[in-house]
Amino acid sequence: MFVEIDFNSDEAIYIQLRNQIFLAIATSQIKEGDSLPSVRALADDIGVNMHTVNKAYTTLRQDGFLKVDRRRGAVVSVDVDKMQSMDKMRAYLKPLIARGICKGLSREEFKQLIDDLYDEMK
Amino acid sequence: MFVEIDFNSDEAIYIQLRNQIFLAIATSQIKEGDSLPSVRALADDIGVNMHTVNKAYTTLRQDGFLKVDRRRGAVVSVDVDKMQSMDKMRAYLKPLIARGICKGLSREEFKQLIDDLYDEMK
DNA sequence: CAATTGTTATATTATTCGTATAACAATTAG
DNA sequence: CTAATTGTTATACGAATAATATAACAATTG
Repeated sequence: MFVEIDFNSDEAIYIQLRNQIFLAIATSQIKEGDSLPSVRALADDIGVNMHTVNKAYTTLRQDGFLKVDRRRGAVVSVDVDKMQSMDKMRAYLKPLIARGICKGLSREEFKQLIDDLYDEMK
Repeated sequence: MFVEIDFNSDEAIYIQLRNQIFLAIATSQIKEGDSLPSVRALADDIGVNMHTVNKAYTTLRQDGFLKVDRRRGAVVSVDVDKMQSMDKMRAYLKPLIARGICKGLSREEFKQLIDDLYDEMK
């Protein structure tokens, strides 16, 4: 499996799981239309409770990354709404940019990070 | 004051407060060497408990944004460690970029957001 | 000296996180 | 048709975090 949980992290397990699913989709390890493991199977795999996985899947569904089909399970299906995505991303980025500016990070350094991370994923 | 707390937000008050202090420093509303209000005064101002403000100040001190002087209170003093800042920022950005890629955001659109936010703050 | 500073300690309530069972209707495999 | 598995929901519990409420301390300030 593509999942690696750090149980000593201060980040919630379902958040770690969600982020790794983001990463797996972004890097095409998982593709549109692919089914994710059942909540029970994945929970068993990574050694956590079923509900913790279910929570990750539920938030992913609410945020438009998965659709759940009774017969195919949790299927990767990304709703694309560019405007909404940009707005959300702007809200996420705002405190990060502010933090970076305080620490003297230039906009070019930020863009370099973007490039690095994009290259790392694509 | 520059602080506006949303008590209905799912974001912790001390996090909102910390983010707004980031923003105030980034936009030069507060400058290096300026003193922040006392924990009691600010708590009274925004209508929260003293310890909530103290928690924000403490995390800001630990992250190298404030220094506390007995006679001057909480003074804005940003420790600049470019390498460490870049590493932290990369870790923060990684799941965001992944999320964005899933939603079809191009790297140019990301950079545009960076530019917009930089322009907004500077 | 009196007031204010950051800091620390203790306690309480509310919320969140993760776990543990259990059950349900729908679907799938044999 | 049966048995097993699916996502989902409900309830309950312990642990951790968030926010509040007092209270006290040493150091500094007016």
